[in-house]
Amino acid sequence: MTATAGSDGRPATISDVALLAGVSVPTVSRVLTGSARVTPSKQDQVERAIAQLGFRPNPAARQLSSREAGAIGVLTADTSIHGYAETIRGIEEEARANGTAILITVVESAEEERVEQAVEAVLSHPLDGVIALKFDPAGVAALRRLPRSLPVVALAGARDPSRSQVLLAEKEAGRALTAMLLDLGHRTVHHVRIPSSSRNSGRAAGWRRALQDAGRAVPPPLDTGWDPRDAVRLGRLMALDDQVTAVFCGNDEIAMGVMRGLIDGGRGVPDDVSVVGFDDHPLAALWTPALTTARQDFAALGRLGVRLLREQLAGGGRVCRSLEPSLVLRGSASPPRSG
Amino acid sequence: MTATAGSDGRPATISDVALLAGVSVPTVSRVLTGSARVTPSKQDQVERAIAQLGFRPNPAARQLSSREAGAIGVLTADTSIHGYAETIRGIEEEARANGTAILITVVESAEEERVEQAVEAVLSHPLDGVIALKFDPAGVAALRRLPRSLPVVALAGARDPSRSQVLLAEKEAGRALTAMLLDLGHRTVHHVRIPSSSRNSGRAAGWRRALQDAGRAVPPPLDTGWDPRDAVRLGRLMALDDQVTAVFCGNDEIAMGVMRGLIDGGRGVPDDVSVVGFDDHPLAALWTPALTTARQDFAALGRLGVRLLREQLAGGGRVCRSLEPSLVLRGSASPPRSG
DNA sequence: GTGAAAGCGCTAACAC
DNA sequence: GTGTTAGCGCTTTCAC
Repeated sequence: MTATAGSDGRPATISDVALLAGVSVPTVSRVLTGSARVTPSKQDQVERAIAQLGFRPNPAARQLSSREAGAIGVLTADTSIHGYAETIRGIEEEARANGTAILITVVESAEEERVEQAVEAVLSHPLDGVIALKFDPAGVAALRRLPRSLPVVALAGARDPSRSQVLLAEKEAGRALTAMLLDLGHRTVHHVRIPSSSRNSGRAAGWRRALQDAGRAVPPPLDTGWDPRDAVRLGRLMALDDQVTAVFCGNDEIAMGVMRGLIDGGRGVPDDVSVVGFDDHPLAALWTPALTTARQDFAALGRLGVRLLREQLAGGGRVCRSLEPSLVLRGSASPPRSG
Repeated sequence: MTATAGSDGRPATISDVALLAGVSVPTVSRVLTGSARVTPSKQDQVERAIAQLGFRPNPAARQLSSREAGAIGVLTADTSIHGYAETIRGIEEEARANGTAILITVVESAEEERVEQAVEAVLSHPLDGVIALKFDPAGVAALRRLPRSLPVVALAGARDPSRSQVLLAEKEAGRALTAMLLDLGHRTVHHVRIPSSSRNSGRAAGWRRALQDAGRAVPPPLDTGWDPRDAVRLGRLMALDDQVTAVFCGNDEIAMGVMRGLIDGGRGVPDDVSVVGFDDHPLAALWTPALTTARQDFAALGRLGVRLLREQLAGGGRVCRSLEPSLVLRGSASPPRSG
């Protein structure tokens, strides 16, 4: 069971196998790919030779002649955020089930240079297609730079009819969450906004809509990045303002930060202030109080994205699908202290 | 600015560029790789032709002749667990800074078939080397299957002198955390054990050691998977046993689940039971009560892993480095209710 | 500096 | 079924 061919340390090639098995190179290729029938006895000889030499086909050579990479690229922002991480998990899972590998490249920001670098990195590898997470401006910018000739599917973000895409129907869930808070008796609902693909889409748009529908003033949203610690600061600030009785946060991690800040600032949740999040983070149910939120199935988003890409690769056209979040009512929202 | 060569939709090749620029193919290659000087005027013509044709070198062809993939494989268990996710973030960051892409494959379990499938997936792509996360049995099994000829670095887990590796010095931190609880006055400390690379290493070993050093009985550890919801069940169970006054959990997410279960079961944290975690999850500081834990710099682990792999690729030998966790004392641990 | 020639290790096309 | 002949699109000699 040598792992090398002959005396040198050079990895065995298909012709080493052919030589040892006493067949031609294409015959070896045939047993490798199963592209054509081979006499059982030769098949056996070849398999034996492969095992004996510890032969593995050279992936680059394979790709060069077959023109299939067996890999897809993934463009994403920071992978440590729950929604991104879960989406990638879904992509990987579905891709792997399909024998496809995923090549991940992070787009650090929407800055020209960063975007260019990330796209360049992706394109400099053999890929069958690309999935881009369009949750935020970085994703949008990256998508724009991708050549039209490359099969691409966009995940989430605003609708772009020029590409296959899986949409997250966040607006309605954002509206419902806000309306629920209003129904509970809150005069208005404040919003802590996370970076998103467009200023006025998705969850934030739903929030605005609910307030408008109810004829309430729309307080200016508070912007935050992804770090929950920033949200703690925002929470402390909001604790100072007793007009704030209900807060709709861009995601659960931010909601947890806001709750921490509110409590640090001396306000009870949900007694003084109701807080709701978005996404249903795995820890949201364990939080004290348990977080009311809208569950998003990010893994399904990722899986579906891979399927759409596969369809596109198989010659299908651009498709658009949509995923609905579902409301999860827990303990962090309640009626305001006094009417 | 056409993106294709000639009338057909076929992507432009290096010879299209050579033709248009009026130079030979190798000359184009020279300006592409910078491997040799080219007369400024020709350089210019070539660059113009490249732009005009929207030419991009074919990655597979490039790899086949240059024998460099510009990519590294990453073998990991479930990517949604904090430690794994952060490590991968570090790997990606360092790799990208280096112009290297990462190809991620998840090893679902230590089952023969799953491991084989994951390793196969990695090896069927052009890669310069592999980084394997050896936090758990799946990682260990995958590592064992990787051919000796491939440059590999192992991250965390038990020391394996046959490969480059970055160690996490968890034992001492586990010991210190447990000893701290004992010093607070607890008779013993219970342990909720997460899947790990070996039954008796790292954090769990430190816990055992601290108890032994103090001459205390070592209660049987409670085993759990990665899902915090399982930990909630364990917490409820422990709430029934008033011998349990201090719990050292395998990681922070598990600690949060255990706390939830304890509280659900009517016990206060830390008043009735002290709980400590491990890793310093970003939400650990925001939890109520804030979680005492040991901070691990997983991103640094990942970055260092890439550096070791790079050294190995450059002809260096096997290296072993080590990273020390640091204790983070917060509010979830306190003296037991009564002496 | 530059071009011609020769691979890299495979798969595809085409006879037989 | 199987071997022979051609590429895939680059990089790398090696003369000039």
